[in-house]
Amino acid sequence: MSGAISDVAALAGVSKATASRALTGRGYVSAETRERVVQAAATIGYVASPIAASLSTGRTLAIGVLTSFLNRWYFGEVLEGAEGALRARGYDLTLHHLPPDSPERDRIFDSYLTNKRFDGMISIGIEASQDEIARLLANPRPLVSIGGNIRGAHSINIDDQALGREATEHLMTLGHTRIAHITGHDAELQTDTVHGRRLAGYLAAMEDAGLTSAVHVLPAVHSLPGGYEAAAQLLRDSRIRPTAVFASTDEVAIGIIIAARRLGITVPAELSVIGIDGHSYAEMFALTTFEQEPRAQGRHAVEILLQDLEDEQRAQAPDSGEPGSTVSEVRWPTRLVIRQTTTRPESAE
Amino acid sequence: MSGAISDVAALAGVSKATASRALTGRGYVSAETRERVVQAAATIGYVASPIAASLSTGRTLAIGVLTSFLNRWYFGEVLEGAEGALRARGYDLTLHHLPPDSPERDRIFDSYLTNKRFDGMISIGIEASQDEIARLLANPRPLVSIGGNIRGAHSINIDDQALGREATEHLMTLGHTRIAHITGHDAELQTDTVHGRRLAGYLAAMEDAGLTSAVHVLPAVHSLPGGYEAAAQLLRDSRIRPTAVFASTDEVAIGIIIAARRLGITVPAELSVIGIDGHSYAEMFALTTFEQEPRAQGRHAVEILLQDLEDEQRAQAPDSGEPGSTVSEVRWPTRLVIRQTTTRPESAE
DNA sequence: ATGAAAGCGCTAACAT
DNA sequence: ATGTTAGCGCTTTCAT
Repeated sequence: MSGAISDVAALAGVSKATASRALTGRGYVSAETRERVVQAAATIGYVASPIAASLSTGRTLAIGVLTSFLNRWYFGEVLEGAEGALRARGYDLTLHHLPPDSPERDRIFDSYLTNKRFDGMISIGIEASQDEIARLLANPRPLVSIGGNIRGAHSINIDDQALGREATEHLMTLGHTRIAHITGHDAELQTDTVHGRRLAGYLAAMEDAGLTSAVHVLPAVHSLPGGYEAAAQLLRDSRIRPTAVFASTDEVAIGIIIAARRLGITVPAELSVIGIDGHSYAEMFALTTFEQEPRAQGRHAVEILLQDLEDEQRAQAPDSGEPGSTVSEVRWPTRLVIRQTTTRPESAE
Repeated sequence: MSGAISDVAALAGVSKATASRALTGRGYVSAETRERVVQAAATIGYVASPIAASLSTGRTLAIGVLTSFLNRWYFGEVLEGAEGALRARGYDLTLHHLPPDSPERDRIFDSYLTNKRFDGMISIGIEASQDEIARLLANPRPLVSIGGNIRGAHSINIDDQALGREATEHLMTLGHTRIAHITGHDAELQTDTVHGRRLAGYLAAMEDAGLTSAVHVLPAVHSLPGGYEAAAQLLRDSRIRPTAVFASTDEVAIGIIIAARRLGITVPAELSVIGIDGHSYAEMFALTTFEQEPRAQGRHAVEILLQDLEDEQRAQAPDSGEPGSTVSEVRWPTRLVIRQTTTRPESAE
């Protein structure tokens, strides 16, 4: 089976060019000829070589995805959404894991960005250094950033600071004053990160409420065990024990709940910032969460990216004259989802 | 910057052929010439086009990865291991999400397997139909299957049936007799699947111990909420409540623990079959688990695959004459890791 | 050790 | 509407 397009052309009694036109749909071919070519292709089981096509057209029909985590729910869901949308549009997805503080980040950046096997890229939760951002933007291919700190490219972000404030104020509404916040490492130092902004929202809310002295921030590794450990530390001393916790990550929030249960502590009013769509882990634990549909975010990133690619192509066309190099900045909506069991502080009961 | 190899050649004052030899390391080039070429390349910031190279050599330096889940720990860890190993060897990884019962599985199989943009593939947890397996094996490119039901290709598998037996017998050793098993959906019907084999091990152990009448099997969705729901159902009625549970999946096992705690039930002797390496979620919950290092499995699959590719290339060489088309079947070691808090049944205390 | 030339499989002007 | 021709950028015989 298989064979090259010249075989198809020969069998159909046409030229390579006509065969190509018939098969790709670009250019004029009589219906009758097309039919003959398609038949011929089917007969010998012809499948076009995307590599040869790429070399000729310059388009790869592949999108690179950079993600900071492969083993966390949120990132997995976003990836799943992007994968499905890309496949539906006929694109391949090339995966690149780019964890924070990876010693090889530099090499990855170099090898990936210079490798010309992609038409565009999507970054998921990448917090990049100034240098890295510059290199990403210097790349001629379009980029859509989901939830990172990259400006100047297409982006999908949520308002993390508003979220932090809303979360904190929600707990205040329930009567809490001793509200702790579990954040990421170094969030205090790095202001332009997801966790830095959430922290800022928390701090602003606490200050506005005159609760500055009750501020209690603890860094944690973003994982279930990380949350568990942080919570164990946080809840150890009953005298300074908070009555509510606002955690920056789902995994951490769940770790906290489990730690609390294990320590025999009445479950405090919990709050995680990230909601998982589909089957919501957070929901199961009766956490109050922010719904933000990661899968849909992944899909939407694909739409933006492919739209940009189309626009670019159109810009090549003779008639159009617009540069169209504007960048879309999507503020993804979030919704505070309040579960039944969110509790009030004991003193307020 | 950029430019083609002809530019490099011109700048270095050599032919394209020599430039290629100097840059790729294949063929004789004087050290001095090589140096000149490398300098020239650096000067104009030359980066080779992998696409052109692929068209010429037939090798893509890309590996396709088929995975059944993107949002579960085990699969994410395997993927992470494979990704790192592939990158280290200079390969790209093309990701394909192939969930069970996906309506588009057929299309995916077709479009992916005929797309010639990969040198080999790795499947993670793919339970394929006979037809699908036939199509996978018909593909000339090598395949390494991790934890699925694919025979006839390189494979890495654990002894799921032995695991099921070992798990069940461990609980018996602790004195349990009312041991329930939470499995996947339809595991009873499909014998040649991971969960089917684990179920078989459980059933065999129960039978051997004369506990056939105590057999209690419940299907669940493989997720935290799935385990939670199954457990809620399982533990509802205290008269038929098991004293121990053997769950087929980490997520499910953790869901069970949480359900048990929430229902105010003394935590039964828990057992999950899959251990996560690195930070073990299961460990945190004091589950008894099977350690099986998913990351290392992913890395190992890459080694096997690239080894096969090398062998194939060597087989092309004039001297060698071996077919070398044997298939490696790795039985990955597992280790039962018993946590402190695994408990004995109440009656035995 | 190096160069000349052919070719991987396709697409896209351009010509008819 | 179809065919001719010239590449896309690289690798690789085959000569020298």
